[in-house]
Amino acid sequence: MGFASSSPARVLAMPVPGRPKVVALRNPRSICDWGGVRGLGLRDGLEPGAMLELDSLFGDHAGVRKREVLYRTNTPFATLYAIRLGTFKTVMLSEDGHEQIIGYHIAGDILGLDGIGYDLHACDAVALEDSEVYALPFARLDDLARREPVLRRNLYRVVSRSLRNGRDMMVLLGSLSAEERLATFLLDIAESFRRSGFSAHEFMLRMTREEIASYLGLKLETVSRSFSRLHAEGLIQVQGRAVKVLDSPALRRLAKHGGATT
Amino acid sequence: MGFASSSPARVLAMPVPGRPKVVALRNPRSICDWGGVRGLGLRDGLEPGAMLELDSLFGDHAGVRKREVLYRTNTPFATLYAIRLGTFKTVMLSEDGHEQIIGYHIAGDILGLDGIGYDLHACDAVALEDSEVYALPFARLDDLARREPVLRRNLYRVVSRSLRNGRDMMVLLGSLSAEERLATFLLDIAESFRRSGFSAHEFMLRMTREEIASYLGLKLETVSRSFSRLHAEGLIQVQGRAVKVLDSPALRRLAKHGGATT
DNA sequence: CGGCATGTTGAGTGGATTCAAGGGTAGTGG
DNA sequence: CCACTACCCTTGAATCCACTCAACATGCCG
Repeated sequence: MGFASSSPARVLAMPVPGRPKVVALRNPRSICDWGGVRGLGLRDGLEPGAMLELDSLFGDHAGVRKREVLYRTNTPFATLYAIRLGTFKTVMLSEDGHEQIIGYHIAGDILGLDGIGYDLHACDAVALEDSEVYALPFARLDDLARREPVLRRNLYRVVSRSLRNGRDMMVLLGSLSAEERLATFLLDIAESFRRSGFSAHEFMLRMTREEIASYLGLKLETVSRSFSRLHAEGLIQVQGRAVKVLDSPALRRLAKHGGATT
Repeated sequence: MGFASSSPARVLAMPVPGRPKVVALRNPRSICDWGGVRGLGLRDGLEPGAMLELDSLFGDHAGVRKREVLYRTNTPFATLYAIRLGTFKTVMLSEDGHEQIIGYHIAGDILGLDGIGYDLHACDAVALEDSEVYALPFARLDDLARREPVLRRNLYRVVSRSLRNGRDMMVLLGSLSAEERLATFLLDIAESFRRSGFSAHEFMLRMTREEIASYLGLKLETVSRSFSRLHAEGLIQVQGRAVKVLDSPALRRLAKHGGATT
């Protein structure tokens, strides 16, 4: 699956939105330079010794090319994956072939949690762009967590956050209009870019309209129309996957579902 | 004030609209008579010694009357709750006061998981009928799990199942029609009754139409209409909250579209 | 350049919602 | 016991939002 392995300083083509360019990988000896923050939560507050030990579990990292599958439903679960770079979607397929995207994941996120406690993965994880992940052997992580209360707590947090995420999505899917869903989605994306040190006001989407639609429980035409409407209303500026946020307070009001509408 | 308590331990029930009534609790000396199975999963495969120790954590149980709140959003998290008897709903409130039911829980389920790793609960848990729960001090459970790999794995399973549940709901909310959602819901209920040793073909719902609607991301009138249509189609028989399943294969076919339900 | 995936927009349909009315049921108090 | 009341449930009619079908535009890559 992976096209690169732990060998240091491998170079790979990262088609960054807009300009096709080649980016050299930084030397992976340290993971302290993570852009993402969320999965990094595992390291928060650890004693130097424990942190070193945890970092050793992150030792290997592998590249996953756009559209490649990191893991598949009903394949054996043994490791979690921490996204070092890039973005992933997680997908569930129903028996009639219809697929629904149930998660959108960025650098710093931990993938594979639903496999914990069972031996099989419960969804597919697919790279939306050329990405890199660390494999985290769960047995070893579990063992370390057993000895390190702080790590254990951090692990609980990761899980808890994932649970809360699902709930937020349930509320979104259960009670928001198309426009409200899109506004919420855009704010989420913006926030994740901000956390990664990029602009929260101007960014490139990594998903197609259809993928966004699937994630938000809509059809692709509806997503397209919602983009257009938000544009017409002056809240954002859109051209294809390039998005500029013009009025984030108004977006926030829309997403909150409380402010203006109703 | 709760309506009963097995020991000087603190009672968790809170004052809420309702009539003051007292219900006698059975002797709590053994928890082996649990009807539910899901939360019981914690005990699966444990060595006798560990099982005894785990059971000692379950020592106290308390009654929670219909409509009473077990815990509330943003109140301190310290314990999980295992439902011994009865049913609960978990509810999220958005800022505009709109509330959405995000979970429906029966005997054997574990409540409060989303508080793990944080200090506050992330939703409300409310009894749908007079119920009884065990309080599981999380710190002690965590400590025991640290020493008992089997318990730890069981705990992971409970969490994992909760994660999967949320995903199934996302698929339901994101891609099923009203009738399909209701069919899925009814099959879930039937299955949980079956597991508890009751009839899976004839049962009483514990939720109002409005609560079902909230859970399924619909309006109460739509739920009512869907009930009527399923009735007219000969798949079920409904009168108020009394439901009789007449053609479960057809129900299953309807629900299959989403692939929900374990 | 042509081919294919992706994105936008229009017109018409349909399923779920809103608004509204009326019947049923359970719990309360006379 | 019955009437009363509050809540719950059902059903009808009209509306609206998202969906379907369809045509066309754009962009990317071989």
